[in-house]
Amino acid sequence: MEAGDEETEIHGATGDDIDIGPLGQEIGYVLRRAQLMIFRRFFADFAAEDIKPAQYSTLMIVSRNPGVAQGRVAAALDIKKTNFVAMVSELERRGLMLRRPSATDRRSQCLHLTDTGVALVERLRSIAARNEDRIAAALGDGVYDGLFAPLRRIARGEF
Amino acid sequence: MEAGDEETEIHGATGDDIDIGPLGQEIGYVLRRAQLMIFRRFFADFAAEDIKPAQYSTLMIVSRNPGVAQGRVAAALDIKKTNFVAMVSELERRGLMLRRPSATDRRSQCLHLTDTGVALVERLRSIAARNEDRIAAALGDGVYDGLFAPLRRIARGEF
DNA sequence: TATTGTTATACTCTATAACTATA
DNA sequence: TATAGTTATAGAGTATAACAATA
Repeated sequence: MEAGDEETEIHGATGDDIDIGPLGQEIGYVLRRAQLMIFRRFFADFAAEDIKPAQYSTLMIVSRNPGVAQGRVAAALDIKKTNFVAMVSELERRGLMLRRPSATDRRSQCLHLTDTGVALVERLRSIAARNEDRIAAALGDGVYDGLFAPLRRIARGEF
Repeated sequence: MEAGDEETEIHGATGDDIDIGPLGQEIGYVLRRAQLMIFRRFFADFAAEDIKPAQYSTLMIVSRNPGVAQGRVAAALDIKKTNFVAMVSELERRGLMLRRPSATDRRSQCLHLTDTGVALVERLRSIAARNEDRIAAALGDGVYDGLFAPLRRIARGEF
């Protein structure tokens, strides 16, 4: 039984489809695969605007919280402040956002959208809304709506 | 209106919590945050065995498909074959898995678990099962079960 | 002393091109 | 000519340490 030359025993599993076994019943695996697909679509949908998911989230948050401190946005998105610096600088370089020193705490940088940034956010929001509608239609409204509560609980670590 | 010295207009959004706006209603954002939290827990739970998610998935698939070709596992996990080489080599170096040239196609490397690998997979499976039970209990069985079908559809890009 | 933003740096993950040995 | 595995390499994403200015 040591090694043997029996081909059938040696290579096995030659079918076209692989059995992923218990993986398919594990929420982590399924969640990961779903998230990768969503991101893949995201890149395609936002390619025309040259915007990546993290940039999109940043723009959205600054849009809803004009003048918010840089570090608070980073914290809300769970991005390390040290990694967030380059991303704000890039958005600033592209003329979408700008830093302004806080009047009350001169260590803080307050973030604001430029007019160009505001216009871009409008376009992004409309693309995103169309995507949500498409997904909701594909899954059925009830199923789609039902995903949010459990996913938020998981995101909060309530398990 | 150019710049202005009005503090209230300049810094804005000073509350403790940030308004993430429509982001919280977007499946991509919520899915991403949930997936990050699951991975965070995964690292903690599997730290004792020094196993990362991709390694876990690889071991599980080889466990269920002994002798499967290396490239087919990479494809099943959506990992580029070029990046998969190092990960198989590492598992082989750790004595968990081994490559054997296929008897029918000498280009192919067939993957097998070692006895150590089989024993590890047993321990990992038991940890994973406990995690699933914990999440199911936290969300409620009905809610937990209901997540899989829509997430699989999203993962397949059916939207 | 502690905090905000910053730089420098390293490590992982992911992506592309080019090679080899087989088929 | 195409495929399986490999190497080398470059680019993102993410992590820590240390610093300046300010609180």
